[in-house]
Amino acid sequence: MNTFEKIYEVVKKIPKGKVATYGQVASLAGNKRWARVVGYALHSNPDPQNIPCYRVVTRDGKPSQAFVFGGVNEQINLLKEDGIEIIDGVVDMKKYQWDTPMHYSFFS
DNA sequence: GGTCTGACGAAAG
DNA sequence: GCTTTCGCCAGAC
Repeated sequence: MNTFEKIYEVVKKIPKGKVATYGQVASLAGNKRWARVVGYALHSNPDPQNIPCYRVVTRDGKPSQAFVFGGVNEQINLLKEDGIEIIDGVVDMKKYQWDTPMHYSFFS
């Protein structure tokens, strides 16, 4: 399993109603330093239907600037559909961040 | 086929 | 506490 596939597996496992940060996904995928790669992996996004990239946000709980794939509102709307509250385009990470232990890895 | 660059993030200065 | 640097991988040039 290559790096991208690991990342995709993690992203696909983000539960509904939760969001995860790039760094968190990277960490879960095996190495937190992959944050950048996570972003690029999502950029490739070979399987948008199974890869909810809108649930992946920066550590601030905001979608990245370059995220706009039709308007940031679209992502916000999708997140709200999951029951996630968006305040001024920012997710309340305390409430909605995927509560997975940072040390845990799907691919130990 | 080597180099540059990009949806990030954390540590160092 | 803000700015800079480095780490990581894949695709474009």
